[in-house]
Amino acid sequence: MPKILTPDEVLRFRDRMCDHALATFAKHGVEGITLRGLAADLSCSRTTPYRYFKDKADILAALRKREFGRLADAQEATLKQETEPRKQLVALASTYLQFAIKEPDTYRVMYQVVQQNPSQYTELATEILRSGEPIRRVVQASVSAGIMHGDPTNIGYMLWAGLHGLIALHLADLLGDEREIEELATVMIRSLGRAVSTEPSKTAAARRTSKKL
Amino acid sequence: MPKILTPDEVLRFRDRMCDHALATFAKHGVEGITLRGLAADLSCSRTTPYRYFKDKADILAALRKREFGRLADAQEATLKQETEPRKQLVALASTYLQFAIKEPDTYRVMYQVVQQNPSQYTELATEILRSGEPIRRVVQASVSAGIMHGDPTNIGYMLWAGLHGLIALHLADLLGDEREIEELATVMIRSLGRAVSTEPSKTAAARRTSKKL
DNA sequence: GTTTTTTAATTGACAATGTCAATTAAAAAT
DNA sequence: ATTTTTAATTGACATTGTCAATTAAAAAAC
Repeated sequence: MPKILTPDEVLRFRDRMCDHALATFAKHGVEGITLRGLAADLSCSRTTPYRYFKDKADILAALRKREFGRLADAQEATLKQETEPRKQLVALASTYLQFAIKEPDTYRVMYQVVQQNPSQYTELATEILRSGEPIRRVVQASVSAGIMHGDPTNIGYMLWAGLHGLIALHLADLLGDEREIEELATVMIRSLGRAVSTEPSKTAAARRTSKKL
Repeated sequence: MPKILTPDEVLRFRDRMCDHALATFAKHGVEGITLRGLAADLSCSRTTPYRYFKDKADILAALRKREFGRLADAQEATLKQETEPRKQLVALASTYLQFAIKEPDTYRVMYQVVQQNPSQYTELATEILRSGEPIRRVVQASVSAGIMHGDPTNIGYMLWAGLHGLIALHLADLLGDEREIEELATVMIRSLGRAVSTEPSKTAAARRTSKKL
């Protein structure tokens, strides 16, 4: 029953597709995601998706873009709820961690499916960047305020890497239950924050002791 | 030209298969790996691999097992070259990082292809565990010697997570060149090591200040 | 209101893939 | 020399991603 497609209908179709793609991924992994299966879920023909997506990879990219966008929204909202840089950082780390813990399959699909994405999917790249912006911004503010010292970008990466690494181990079932990863994250973020913070001042002295890694 | 297969010939076939699987992965990603293509690389029929592997996933598992084994060997060798716990930890972190930097595709195939069941491939699971053992052991020794305090397993996980997280960002082209990641790793490991070390002693006091993450 | 045009959706077709059953052929055992 | 074991190949089939051709329905033109 063809008629002209409103932009809203296109978005709704793409959104439903992402829903089913994520559900299938959660149940059967990335191998279980099949174009024809998704089409069946939407009760349309096998090639109808081609009117809404370039190809199969484009569906995965759209899904990942959407979820990175949700994470970015959550981080931006968290950032606004606090004003003090230290509390902001703690809150951002907590939000990031909770996102991954509560929606493990979502986090998995966001990162695990990093098969061949260079910068071809520009919208996805934008959302990824946006999801990391809040942490980068609070670090930048901390550096400007003299609370931290060093390259804000690098410090942001270190914090991000710490969180992502912990989550990766957790999702690989190499860690314990929720409380354990939260505890680990607490220690880790606190430690990394202290490492680049100018406050304790003991840090700089300790750094000079061991020169090479 | 069938004859009886010696265990050595079986191993050689499996090894060649892993070689080509890794090379293909490096060139065309995990999607580019095809049973028939690998068979063609080995100049054998399409179904010959089934005599040496259970199925396609089994080939990937064998490859990952082999590479985790190589990493484990490197870590064990590194551990033996030092005696002082601090130097051991630094050396282990460096070896781990260099492995990932020098063979990015190898590291990718080891972790990115985590679609498989954890406990289904017992040999792979064993090698993964073994690759983490040296760090765990040196942390354990440090705790026993009073240099560090806390749960050795958790501390080991934290260090592992930090390294893995940084490498993940690096492999996703979200970091700069080699020198940059090494610098980041230096700061990170040093910081995490200090966090759990009893030496500065200032740490315990600072920990008590902020209770919740 | 009828015809034409545009556009959404379906069907048909094809090559590529993973895997199994049946078959061939070569070495080992008898 | 014959039988048995075992390695390797071929044939076959269902699934998959994707494109070309086709159908059908809504919008536009007349």
